[in-house]
Amino acid sequence: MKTDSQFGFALLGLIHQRAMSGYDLRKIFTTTAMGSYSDSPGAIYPALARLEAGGLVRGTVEESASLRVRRVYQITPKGLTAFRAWLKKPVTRDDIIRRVGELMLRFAFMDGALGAEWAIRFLQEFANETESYLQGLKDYLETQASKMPFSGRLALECGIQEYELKVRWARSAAVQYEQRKRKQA
Amino acid sequence: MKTDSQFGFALLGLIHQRAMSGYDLRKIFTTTAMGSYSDSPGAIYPALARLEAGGLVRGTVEESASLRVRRVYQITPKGLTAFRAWLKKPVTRDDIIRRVGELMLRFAFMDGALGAEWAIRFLQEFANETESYLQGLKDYLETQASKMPFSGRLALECGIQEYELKVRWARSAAVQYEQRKRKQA
DNA sequence: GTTGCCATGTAAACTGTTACATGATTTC
DNA sequence: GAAATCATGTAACAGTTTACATGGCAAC
Repeated sequence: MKTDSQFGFALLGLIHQRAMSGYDLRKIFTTTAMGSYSDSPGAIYPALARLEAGGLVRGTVEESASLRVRRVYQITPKGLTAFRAWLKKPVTRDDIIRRVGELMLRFAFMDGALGAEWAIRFLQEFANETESYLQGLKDYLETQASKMPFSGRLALECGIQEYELKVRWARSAAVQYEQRKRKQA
Repeated sequence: MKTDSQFGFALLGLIHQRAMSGYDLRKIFTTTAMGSYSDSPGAIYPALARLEAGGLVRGTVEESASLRVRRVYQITPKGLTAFRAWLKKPVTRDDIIRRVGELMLRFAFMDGALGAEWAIRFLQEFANETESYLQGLKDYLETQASKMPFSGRLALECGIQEYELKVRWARSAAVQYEQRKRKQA
């Protein structure tokens, strides 16, 4: 059974925060900072149907005075297990190269679903893996810069700076988590 | 006729730089900093077939001593027109939110295909549009931060810092282009 | 003579896009 | 009563992933 995909997990994570309808999810994608995900009904409703078919969420028609149907989805125990397993996946180099967005999504959901310990562990793994990939990029730039078109080189420099920023951010976020833990203790 | 897609244009842009076979393209995606694009034959060969069906590239079997087939693709006049049109598309907010990667790809190809003037114009448009979106993100953070989970807030802050970096990068890149123009004149 | 790389491709399954469709409720 | 918004969905299509398949060439 394959009821996942970045988008599916984005829905699952939001439903984990609180029970929601397809329309609620749409509104989140149109009005909040999660605008990079599709707010298209053609993406959301089939994805919800897949999640339900896989047993990760359960939809119930809300009772109300009006006749208008409103199907609200809740996460199931099975869904919770799948969600946590997704969050706990190790950070691979391939994730860093091709799915950074998914890594950030996982992190954004992390402390609500796993707690601070896991978030800190994730940040360290993320920083280390990113730093390792970054070294390769810098080597590549150094050896190839002279052979690259000017705009190509500038674009690569932008990419490198972004990865450097991500490393700094992750290290700083880990520190903030530690401080928060001490304050709460 | 719809023979485009980010991936298709990545192939087209590389073929524009020099004639290449499917395997050459694969090697670029496995060995260079363009590793975020798929090196899968199942992505590359059908995409090349689509480009050829749309008349944007022409594949010719290379004559050689060996019997091994090697199909090398060249960009056609029609392909060049389509490629330039893609590069010249205005930078929209939607591009900034959901397809920044494609914008960077366009820029990377830009001065080889359009020249410095267009690259500078692109950078300014990109910086302005990004700055405008960034303002919305900052407002969102300010008003919503208290209601957000801790890791969600940190993730958003990372996103904001990245967009800030992109703005700085674009402004600086535009300056570098101007300096280069003066040097060449 | 077998391992590994060069080089090409195909097929099935899945996901997402675009566009369409429907009808209820609220606001002017 | 017209327009906008709430709320759900479907259908056709396109693009990608994953996995499979084939065979030549080179080195050991």
